[in-house]
Amino acid sequence: MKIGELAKRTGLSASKIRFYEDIGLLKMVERKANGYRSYPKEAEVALNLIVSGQQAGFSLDELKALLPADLSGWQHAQLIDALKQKVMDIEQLQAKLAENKQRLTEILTEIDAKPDDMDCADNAKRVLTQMGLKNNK
Amino acid sequence: MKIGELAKRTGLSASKIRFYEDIGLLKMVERKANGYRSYPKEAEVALNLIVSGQQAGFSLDELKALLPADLSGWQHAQLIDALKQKVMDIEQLQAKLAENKQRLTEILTEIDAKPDDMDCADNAKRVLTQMGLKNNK
DNA sequence: TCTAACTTTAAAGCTCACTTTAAGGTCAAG
DNA sequence: CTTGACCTTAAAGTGAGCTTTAAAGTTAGA
Repeated sequence: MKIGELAKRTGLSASKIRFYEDIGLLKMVERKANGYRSYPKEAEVALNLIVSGQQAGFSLDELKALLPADLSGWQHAQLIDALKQKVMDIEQLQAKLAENKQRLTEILTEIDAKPDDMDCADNAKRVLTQMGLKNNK
Repeated sequence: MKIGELAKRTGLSASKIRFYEDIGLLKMVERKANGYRSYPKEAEVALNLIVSGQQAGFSLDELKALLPADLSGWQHAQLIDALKQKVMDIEQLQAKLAENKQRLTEILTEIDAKPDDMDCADNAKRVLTQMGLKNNK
């Protein structure tokens, strides 16, 4: 498979694919007699994995360390640990956001119950202070 | 509050706080007679919001569009709108995080589903092929 | 055979999110 | 009144993650 086809299949630009090779992230490539790159079909899978990893918050360097040149030489335990750590990071952030959301929803209900007798600035301060405390945890 | 104290309180560097001001992200700042920056305590809250938003994948430009310039200047109706907006923002963050988490969890599930009689190389190929198919959609 | 659409390279350029540098001004303690 | 820890600025530098450029070679189709 030439680079153009791989680019179309993965939705990535050819320059990006060459860049990943330059930095040693995508090693699954050979050269034809004419100098053109030639990719095995696993390259498509590898690139999809790279894109997924990036979307999940891995840097290219992290992915380079996690994904070996040879897919079968995969560091199983290491990869699982890294994935689990990322999931935990996300769960922590989700918990924080859920608390903030709950706080805001409660306060919205409170404000709806109170007419114009309370000072707006005080209300704002109270709301934001509570959010700040949650974020500081 | 001077910039050094705000930096300590938020755990951010002073240069980062100045940078956020430069790009128009943190507008809650005044100047003392000596030229020193002076922050209201709400600035700490605002910075915590910025950090949270960034952790959830928002760019500084997105946050700039999302966060109000002056927290204490909110009026009653505006406050309610802003809070409701913030809840929606949080829901957006949650959706983004859930997507990332889902991606990772799928990968972990695939690895866990490994049959005992399958060796590492085959398993790696199977998992990665599966991911490739999912990502192609 | 021509030509349009590929492919190659190295190097430079770009955006984002900052940090560092340099050269100075302010302030509280001793 | 000096010392050192703060604060100020503009401008340059950094690193990640690319894209663009330029100048060339290759190939598939009419």
